Amino acid sequence: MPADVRFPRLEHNHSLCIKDALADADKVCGSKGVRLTPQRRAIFEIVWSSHKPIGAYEILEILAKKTKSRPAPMTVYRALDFLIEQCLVHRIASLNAYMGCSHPGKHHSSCFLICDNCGQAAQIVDDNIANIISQEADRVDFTINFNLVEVSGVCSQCQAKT
Amino acid sequence: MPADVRFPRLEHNHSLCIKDALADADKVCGSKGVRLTPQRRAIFEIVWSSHKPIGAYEILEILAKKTKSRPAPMTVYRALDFLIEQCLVHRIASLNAYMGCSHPGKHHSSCFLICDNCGQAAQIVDDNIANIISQEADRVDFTINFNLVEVSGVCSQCQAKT
DNA sequence: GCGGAAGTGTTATAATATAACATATCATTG
DNA sequence: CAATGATATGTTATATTATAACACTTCCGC
Repeated sequence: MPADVRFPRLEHNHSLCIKDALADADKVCGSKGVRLTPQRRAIFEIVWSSHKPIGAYEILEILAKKTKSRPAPMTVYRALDFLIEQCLVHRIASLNAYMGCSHPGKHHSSCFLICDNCGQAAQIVDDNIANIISQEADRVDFTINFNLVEVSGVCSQCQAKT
Repeated sequence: MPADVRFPRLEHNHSLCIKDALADADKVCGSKGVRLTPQRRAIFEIVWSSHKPIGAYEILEILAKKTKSRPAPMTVYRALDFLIEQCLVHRIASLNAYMGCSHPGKHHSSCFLICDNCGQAAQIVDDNIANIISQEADRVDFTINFNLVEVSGVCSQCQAKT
């Protein structure tokens, strides 16, 4: 299986990404029988406003500007918890930030490539990494619950610029 | 190369771990010409007081008890920064915590197995994982700076207990 | 001993995240 | 359709983790 990697070009038509993500989210939530409320949807859309992981308080700021009201941080964290639960959003632990999932709705072990230069991140969904980790864990009889793989570096576009 | 994994038995003689770690740290700092000051040494020793990743403010509490004075958080973070710089300590991003490095002084790409039950963590130093990640990154022409691999699950000892 | 670098002390504050409890809305069933 | 329990949201307060900025001290080579 070839790795499925999506590192967006800087100049791509991002409105399509947002549109697709929203459509996917509606579908996933519909099929799971959970509610993508307007608030959750709004926060999901903000997370998808770029391919850069975004902090909870940044989301809050954007929300405040859009709605002329300032929800409490809890509001954002609750929505994020929901979205993560539904595998629509991932938390990037090394940045304390959140980004949309490129393969929504499926629990998967994934790996993130995070560009130190442009801030964009790409999700790799590929079993190879998980398989190797699984092998290593087997050697010490460790039962895996969850893999976190985050790689920082420089993406090809940013390399080309130097 | 076989993976070098160290998952400590709960009942092992931990004073030896501490002793070895301190000896290693002295050696590493000596050879690098950097100073393992008493304060840094004390904090390093606290980090090594168990095989569980420990938070900065937990370190601070222990330090306060030991020394009858209460240093500012900065003190702890500065020592940790130094120790991480020298590869004597690792930061576990998924826990916002710190643990001693089992292969001190060498920059290496490593993987941590973190037991959700007992809280202990083990460091795997093996090139296989790094190699696979490197391959995946190559496919999208991504230049790796640093790999973060943290795996949560249940260690063999804790499984045996259920 | 002098001077610069490295280390430490101190105060304040930033940034991230959760607890606890009240209120509102929804969805089902009696 | 109203009662009811579950889900979602609002609100206030606070916990937890981490850094900024500046003063002072100690170390070490010259």
